[in-house]
Amino acid sequence: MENKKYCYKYPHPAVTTDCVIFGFDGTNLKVLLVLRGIEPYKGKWALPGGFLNTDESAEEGALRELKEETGIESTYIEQFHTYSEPTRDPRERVITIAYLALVKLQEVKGGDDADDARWFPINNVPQLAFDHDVILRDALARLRERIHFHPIGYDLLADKFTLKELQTLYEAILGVHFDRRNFAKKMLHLDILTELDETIWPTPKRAANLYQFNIEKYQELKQRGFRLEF
Amino acid sequence: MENKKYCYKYPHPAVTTDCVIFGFDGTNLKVLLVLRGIEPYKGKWALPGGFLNTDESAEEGALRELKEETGIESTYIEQFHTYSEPTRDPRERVITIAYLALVKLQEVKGGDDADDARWFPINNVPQLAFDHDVILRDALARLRERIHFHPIGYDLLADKFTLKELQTLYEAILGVHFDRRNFAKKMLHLDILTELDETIWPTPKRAANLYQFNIEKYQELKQRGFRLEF
DNA sequence: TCAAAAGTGTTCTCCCTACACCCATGG
DNA sequence: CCATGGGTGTAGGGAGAACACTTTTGA
Repeated sequence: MENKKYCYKYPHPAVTTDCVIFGFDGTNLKVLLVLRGIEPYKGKWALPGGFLNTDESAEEGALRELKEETGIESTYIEQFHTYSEPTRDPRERVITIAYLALVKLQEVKGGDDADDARWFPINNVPQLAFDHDVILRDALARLRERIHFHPIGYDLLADKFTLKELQTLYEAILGVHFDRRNFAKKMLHLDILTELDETIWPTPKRAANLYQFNIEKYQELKQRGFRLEF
Repeated sequence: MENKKYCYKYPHPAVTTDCVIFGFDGTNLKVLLVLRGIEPYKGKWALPGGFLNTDESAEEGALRELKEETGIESTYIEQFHTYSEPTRDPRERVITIAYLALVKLQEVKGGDDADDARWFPINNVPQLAFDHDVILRDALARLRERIHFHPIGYDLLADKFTLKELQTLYEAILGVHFDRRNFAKKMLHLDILTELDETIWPTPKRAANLYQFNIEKYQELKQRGFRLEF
């Protein structure tokens, strides 16, 4: 008791932020998990997260977590739900404000090698600590919703990419398959892509055109939103 | 200090739920506000809300608030955002988990007459306490999003209603005007309405057909989601 | 010259949009 | 009988879905 120095008239829950950090390796959508070194759930994988500092908003806390885990300072993050079941943490009452983040895997420091932090393909995730299975499921659902209204890819793909890579990203997120021709038509009609005069070398067969996002148009569309059917 | 008996090793914020409760009077979309009787912001209108009890989830807290303010026990509620700016409450750090609720005005106890709780048309709301202006704006934005993917109306309209009432509801929420014929066509194609053999009497001119929601189909569509263009 | 991947166009259908006339009812 | 509001159908356009052949390039 001697070191419990923050006192209130009424009970206050602890508040954390958890981050569902998505990355894309060209084939699979992946999520970053950390291995818990302490009880409870020691030895289980969990979403990166931590307690909110007194002087920071939840979004600042989420960005701080993101930076600690990946080294990335600025990318897309979005709050999607707050989890408040009284018993979700066995120690004390902990409410968590959950964020999803999209990062370029190439820019992540450390990469895949840390023992206590690892990228898992989205459809091959171990059982997680706490209610993090539910949180991950909800994050994926939110990402799948977003993709119908806002362009996606700028925060997940390398600067230059092929249409095939973009299509593979969409397919990985939605878990479906698209007709190559229709996908290209739709994307090019959105008018957010700039075709480059470059191709990737070497390539096994015929080289594919590289594209970049036209960042002004991309941002405008992200602001305004649109409707994309799949 | 003597009565501050809940102590923690680290600082914990207070956590509240706030409810944006929407109702529809046949013409305008309205929101329920309460007049603050104590400082801070004494005399200002605010969203109904309150501290989360130790043994309840945020959703249970929101439902409890809803019942206290309207007497309604069961209706549609949805968490939409959590507000965590460290200085949003001048007393101490308060994080609020915000919900939106849809209610039938006819079922609300008390009605419009309480001095300290009043329904305001959505486009004529006074300046609110705390950051509640922002919360209300976000709630409305969420409601406008929802309407494109899920049927709406069951929780806002009386049991039996005319197509015109349903259309007026959509127009009030989205703030636009629709062609009468196209709106009817779209709604009837959704196959969630049951046409009744009744009309409302008396009526100024020709009586309009009454409809009910086909609750199974409505729920199914609410689960599955759909795409509605406007 | 063959195999693998990239590039590209047409048809069909569905849904949204715009739009106008007839009908029922009460005054 | 007239004014008000309710009910309904059609024609045109745009976007998505289905679908196949040609081109490039390395092996």
